[in-house]
Amino acid sequence: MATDRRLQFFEESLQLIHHQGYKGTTMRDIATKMKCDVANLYNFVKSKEEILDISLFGINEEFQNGIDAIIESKHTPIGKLKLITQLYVRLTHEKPYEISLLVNGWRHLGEKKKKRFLAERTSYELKVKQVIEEGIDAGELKALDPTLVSNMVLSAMRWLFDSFTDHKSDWNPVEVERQINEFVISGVRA
Amino acid sequence: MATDRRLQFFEESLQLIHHQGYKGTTMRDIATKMKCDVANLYNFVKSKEEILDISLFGINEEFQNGIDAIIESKHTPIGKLKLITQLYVRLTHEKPYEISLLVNGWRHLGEKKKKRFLAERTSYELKVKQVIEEGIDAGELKALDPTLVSNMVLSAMRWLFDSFTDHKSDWNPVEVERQINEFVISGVRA
DNA sequence: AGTTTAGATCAACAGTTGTTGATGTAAATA
DNA sequence: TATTTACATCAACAACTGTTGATCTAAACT
Repeated sequence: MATDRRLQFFEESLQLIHHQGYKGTTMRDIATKMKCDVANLYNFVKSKEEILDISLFGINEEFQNGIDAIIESKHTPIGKLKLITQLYVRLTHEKPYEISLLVNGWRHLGEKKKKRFLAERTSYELKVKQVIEEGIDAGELKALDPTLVSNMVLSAMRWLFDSFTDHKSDWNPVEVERQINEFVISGVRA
Repeated sequence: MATDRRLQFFEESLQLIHHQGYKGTTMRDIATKMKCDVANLYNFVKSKEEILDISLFGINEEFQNGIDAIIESKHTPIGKLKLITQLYVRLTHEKPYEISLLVNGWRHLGEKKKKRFLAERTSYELKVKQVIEEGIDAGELKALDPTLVSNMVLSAMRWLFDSFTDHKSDWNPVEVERQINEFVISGVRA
């Protein structure tokens, strides 16, 4: 199932979708990049929507699992926030085009799957929020609105995927992570 | 030129584009919301692309002018950063759908206008970066990578427009600005 | 040797897209 | 009163969209 050609199909698709948007990318665009006929693409996927579904829920699960492992660990709230940043930077560096879907592409899911995705996203935003509330209660963190802080922590990194696509930057992900953490942590620490 | 009906046309268009994307929004979708025929829309605008052009370069200029006024002012680097946050929060609160274009919609500009937009965007990212460099030289700010910091400062607010669309939140923009500044400033202060 | 599998091609479909031209109307303007 | 203005309708276009079914090939399994 995971043949070379099939992998290439997903790679090319995600790159095109990142640059032109989901609706702006046609099956014919993808076929051109693959140097084959349009009809051939339906050997890899049963519909265009499936490209989005598979890629989006794939990266989403990976992120969810990472977050869950961190939440259940025995670190301090600040330690957990650092690990969340680390997870995000790593995933963004490894799979920038998938992260692009997580940030923008989900809007083009079908109505039913969009609901499911948003429910899952809300659920891990809630988990991050709870880490922050713990931190505030313990006096480790500033007493700011937890929803607002969790949004800022997560979105302070949203620009990152745009730097890693098309090898636009040669930043070392470990160094990026260190600097982001220095910014975020002193932003939230009491 | 700026009649009631024309204003309504832009409002409905931008709301649809925010939710469905530019390519995902058809002239027929807009006509349905306006309760009129498709052809009628071409009384307000000479092509679909023009909806994007006018709205995007409009809000872009507004933002640019605000930034320029701040840069030329006589505040300290930290004072300037605070004003930039304030400007961003105010604009996002007043015109969330236009800001949505600034964050996502620009990708669907024609090739030529996209280049122009990106050039202008790079130019004010550079200005913010220079404020940060000043701050580092003066010992006011942490010695982090200025590009990285300017990205984080700007994108720590990018989630905001999604809270202000469709009256999804009833946050007081002044309070939001205060909290964001508290986060950002202690994140960058030396 | 026979059969499954991954990949490719061609022509064609039904629906949707942005856009146009010709035309109409009621109110504001001159 | 005459005319411009803002807004509206209808039918139709050419191009483009995702998707299908029938068919082929060469390599890999059993």
